[in-house]
Amino acid sequence: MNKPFYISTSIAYASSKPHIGNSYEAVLADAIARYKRLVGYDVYFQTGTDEHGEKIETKALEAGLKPQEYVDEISLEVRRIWDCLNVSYDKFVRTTNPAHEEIVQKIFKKLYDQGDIYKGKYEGLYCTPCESFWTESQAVDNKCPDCGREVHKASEEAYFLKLSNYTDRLIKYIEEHPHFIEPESRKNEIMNNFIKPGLQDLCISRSSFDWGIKVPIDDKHVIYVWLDALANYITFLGYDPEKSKDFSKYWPADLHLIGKDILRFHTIYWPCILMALDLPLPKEIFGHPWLLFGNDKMSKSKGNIVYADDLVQKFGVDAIRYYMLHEIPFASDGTFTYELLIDKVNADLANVLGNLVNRTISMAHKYFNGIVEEPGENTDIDNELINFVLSVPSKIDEKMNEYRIADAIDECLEIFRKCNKYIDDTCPWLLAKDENGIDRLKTVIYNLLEAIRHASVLLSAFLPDASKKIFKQLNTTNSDYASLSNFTGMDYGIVLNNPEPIFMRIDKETVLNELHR
RNA sequence: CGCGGGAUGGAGCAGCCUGGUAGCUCGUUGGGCUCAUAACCCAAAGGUCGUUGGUUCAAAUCCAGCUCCCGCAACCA
Repeated sequence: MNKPFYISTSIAYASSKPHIGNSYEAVLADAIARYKRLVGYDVYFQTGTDEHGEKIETKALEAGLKPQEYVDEISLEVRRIWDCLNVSYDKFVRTTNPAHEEIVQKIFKKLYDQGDIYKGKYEGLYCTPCESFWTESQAVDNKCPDCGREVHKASEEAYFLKLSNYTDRLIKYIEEHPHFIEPESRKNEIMNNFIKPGLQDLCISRSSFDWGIKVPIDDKHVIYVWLDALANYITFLGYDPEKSKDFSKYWPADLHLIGKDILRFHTIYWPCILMALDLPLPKEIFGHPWLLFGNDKMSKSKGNIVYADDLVQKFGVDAIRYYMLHEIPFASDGTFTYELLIDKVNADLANVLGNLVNRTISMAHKYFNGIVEEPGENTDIDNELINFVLSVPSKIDEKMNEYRIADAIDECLEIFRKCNKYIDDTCPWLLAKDENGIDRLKTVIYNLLEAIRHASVLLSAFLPDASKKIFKQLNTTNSDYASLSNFTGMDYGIVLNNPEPIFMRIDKETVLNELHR
């Protein structure tokens, strides 16, 4: 049996169409999932939508729909966008799934019965017209941040999760597992700001709206988002507090990939819930950075929202994936601009990668009618290339184990760069003119084809479409990871398919003008 | 004195933990090549590594102060 690997994204809040930031997370997770499958793990990749809450209730009302109808639509839309980005999730979950709702209630009940949940009072600054509670820092000068009117102190009955029961264990766990929270800067933030000063109990129910899972012991309340949403990671694996704890081969998760904004919920509340359920904690929680548009955060009011499906339509799925996976720094926010996108696609994908494949296949056709010829003896310059190519998988593995995806892709691109240089060094066109050069030419072309095959196998984790196109042109199905340990993966005698551009250069001016219209 | 992160040639980043000739990609300029998608290969120009001070034989790298930018600041997905 292959080793299991469970990766999840956070579930997207189904209040509106997901913007590029949510899509970024899905693609990031997808690259990791595909890579782990490639190297032989039994991967389970879960994503989905979070479908309860007041905001959705309101939005649905505005749209003249029932909440369920509304989230059905949005969830489908999220799924459609994930699909068009080639996100290879194994399960797409929805928190309105009745089985999930039932288990969440059971979890609530269990925690209540064992004393981890208690009924208390939620106190805050209340804005009566808006029916919203605010904290003191939010309500500047005692004014509601939404409507600007006076707020007043108020309290309402609510259920609380007793975090104080688990604080010490949580601190200990984080200290003993240095990679539990990544990147490190975020870990410091969480520890210093929240955990060490002491945790306040978490309010986990609301009575001001209805669209949610009912509190099992008190139907005036619905379960507030976090217990509901976080539980998705286990409910959909078949966890049931009333049955045996050995609910799945995939738990504990290897990686929860989430946005840095919700790190707190995943590194404090979620572990506490799990400890209360007596379940093991996930191995790692990675708070990825943001994708910014230009220098601003994307927002509807600024009118600078970019949707992933539009980009895919305009530039192609792998162009977008490449940008997301390669251009965003490991631990700090990255920026998105059309100009940078076009520059990167042209420079890396069209010029370096696409053109290399194209010129190589063209030469094979021109010199050998597309037939893969058996190579002769390798010289130093060949061995240099071959040894380099053979060294790449382990380098990529190192990077991927730290989830440094951008670096891993770059290692992959380096193969194409080296090949371009190799062509210049060996000058196949000169060999072709010399009768004595034909054997040498066979070797050179073979080495290039095989190097491209290696790169394409590795690329399949990041740019699956491009990888597929390359394999089609190479006319081989030999795409196993194991085939990367030698340099004989291209069979002799097979006929290559015709060269077709994999990435066309984008005319920057034309496209930018179109966009600005 | 709330907490954390950042400031490196025109652009985007790496290097800092474990001090010792400042690196990568793009862009610019010059050259080469012609198999290829005006692409590919080579070379060059361009940096007081935010600022001030300290430690050291030696600091982008360690320490302290300052300036500017960003994120978080508690139940807000």
